[in-house]
Amino acid sequence: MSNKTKYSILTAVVIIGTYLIKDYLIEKEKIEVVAGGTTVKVNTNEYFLPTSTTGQIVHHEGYSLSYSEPHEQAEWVAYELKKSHLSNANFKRPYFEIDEAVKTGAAHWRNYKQSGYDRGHLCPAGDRKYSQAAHDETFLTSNISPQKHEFNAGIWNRLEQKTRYWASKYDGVFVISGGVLKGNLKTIGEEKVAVPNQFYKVLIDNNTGKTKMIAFLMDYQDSELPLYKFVTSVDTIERLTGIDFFSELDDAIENKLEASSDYKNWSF
DNA sequence: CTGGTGGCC
DNA sequence: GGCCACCAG
Repeated sequence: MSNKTKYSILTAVVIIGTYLIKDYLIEKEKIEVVAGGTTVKVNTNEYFLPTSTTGQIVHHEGYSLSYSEPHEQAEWVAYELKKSHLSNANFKRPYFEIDEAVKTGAAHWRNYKQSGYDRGHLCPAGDRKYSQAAHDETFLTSNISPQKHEFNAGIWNRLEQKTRYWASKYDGVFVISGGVLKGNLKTIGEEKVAVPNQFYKVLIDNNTGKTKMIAFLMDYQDSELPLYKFVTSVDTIERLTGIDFFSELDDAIENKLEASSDYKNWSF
């Protein structure tokens, strides 16, 4: 066998071997998520879906949600905000549509009309500006919750902008947002859409090496206080909502991170 | 960025 | 009922 032939075989082995190992490593990162009777395979770096207390998880291209029929809104909306998603595009805002993927029937936007409350996005339109389709997909009524305008355009908006800042700084974050749907809540519209008294947002950064998370809990009204004043532990959000976050993580890591209200690893 | 509303067709 | 033009924080 000539040296040239040996070299060719060696090269082929290295290329094929690298390809196989790469496939194996990617496979190791994947997990099975069973939701709504459907089994989907996702990458853990892309998907940290919480549990559903309502039994109705809906997947869209740009985000997933758990719909609470009694409250006529999502108990959580979850999505990854990648650095590459950030965009300055300026799309025209479409009209809200009923989410036909919600089998129990999502609320009509008319419930919000003249109610005194904003149709507050849970997955913000500003986080899905990488395409017109992704942007427009956030205008489903399964993705909104009644919010006072001063809150929505105020501190909630500031938190969303800070989230985009972190997505850029930390090369992507995974985001879960929602209202706290507990107790006797005021309702609006014929379909009695519940008006949450508190809203939460939970973030995890699993991309910059050392996993870190942070949680925010806010009352329904605007505030001039700095955002870090609203930091709480993920455990607190879990106790309030009954939702289990980040169960994909190793239990020891999950327990430690979720008990912490420390925000020193997050740059404000 | 976050949104709403009056009024015309 | 859908849509445009305009307005607010």
